[in-house]
Amino acid sequence: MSIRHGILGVLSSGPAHGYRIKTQFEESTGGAWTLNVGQVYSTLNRLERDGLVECLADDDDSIKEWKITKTGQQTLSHWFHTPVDDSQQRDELTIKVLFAVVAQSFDVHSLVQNQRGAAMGRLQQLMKRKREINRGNSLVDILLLDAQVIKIEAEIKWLDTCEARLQKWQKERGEL
Amino acid sequence: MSIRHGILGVLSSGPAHGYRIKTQFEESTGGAWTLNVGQVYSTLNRLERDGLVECLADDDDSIKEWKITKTGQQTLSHWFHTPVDDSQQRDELTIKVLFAVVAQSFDVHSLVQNQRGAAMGRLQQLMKRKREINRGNSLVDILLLDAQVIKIEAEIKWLDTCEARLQKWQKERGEL
DNA sequence: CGACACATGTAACACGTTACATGATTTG
DNA sequence: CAAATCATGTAACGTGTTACATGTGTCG
Repeated sequence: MSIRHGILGVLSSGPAHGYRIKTQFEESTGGAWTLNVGQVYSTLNRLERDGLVECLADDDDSIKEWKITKTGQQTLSHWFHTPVDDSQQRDELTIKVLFAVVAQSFDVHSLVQNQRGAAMGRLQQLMKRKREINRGNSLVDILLLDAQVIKIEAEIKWLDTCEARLQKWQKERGEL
Repeated sequence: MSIRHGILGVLSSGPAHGYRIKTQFEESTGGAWTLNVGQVYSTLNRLERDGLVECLADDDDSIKEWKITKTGQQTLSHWFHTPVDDSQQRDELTIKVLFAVVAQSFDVHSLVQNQRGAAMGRLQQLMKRKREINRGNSLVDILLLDAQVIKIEAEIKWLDTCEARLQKWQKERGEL
């Protein structure tokens, strides 16, 4: 549900054609979200169908410029102003651990430690990249790196909490 | 890509029929992920098509029990052992802020503060629920609450980082 | 009896993803 | 010229989501 908004975001700075939208989109996400070009064209058609963008077609067969409509701008604005609903976000790590807890055929402890190890590895890579940051990096790059680091730190924190909870749980079970 | 694995997770504890899978699935996710029952049946058919589950049909028209296959167990095990790839996860908050930074038609500062306010509100609700936790709560409930709290705290931390970065950025631009 | 939980399924749709086909323009 | 980039699009697929249709069992 975000490619649509992303494209609207790109177009809010002015009309553009499909291929340009693709590159702008990827720049805006610091390369964290790459697009198959074809996806842009499909999505543009859906946006046109919904009246969120319109096509400034000089003639068929030529380069088509797309422009955001008033409705599109309202939609984009609404998206920007609406807080994300975390309760609707499915975080794969959480899901995975929860299911491992319930599906007793697996060792939750080793799963948690496995995920933790991978997270630590990624964290180190990110910290290295962070140390290498210089004036060549855009604001987007920096914010994205911050986001990735903070998210992984949170992952590790949660995994550690899980370990503690699991041990406490087992201990309590053992005492009964 | 996770409903499949979730269903496999449920079935790893033993065969079950569709409706039962649905309730088990929702219990496993602490109610954070509710399913339309129909979805279970569609997904089961896909899993059967891929050889990950098989149907123990006594007779047509009766209650159908589903069982995980050896391949299914391997797939599930592989899922459990594979660390989640954060770089592939699209976090809506991050995307939103990044696009707001690029699409200059919006006040990033107010967006950040808006999101921060909403996050603080949710955090307070969660902390309240956390204080009310008692022995009636399952391990899953507790782990899920932990996850939600830690994630929102990370969100707030990142939003604050954004504020700082944005101010620094503007200041540097102003000095040039 | 009527409402509600249990139980199974189909149809349609939206979105994201990949692969494929096609051509113009630029540049080494 | 050949390769890379620019540029547009279609077709097919996987997954998640909702709405709808249908029927059984149970309990107040």
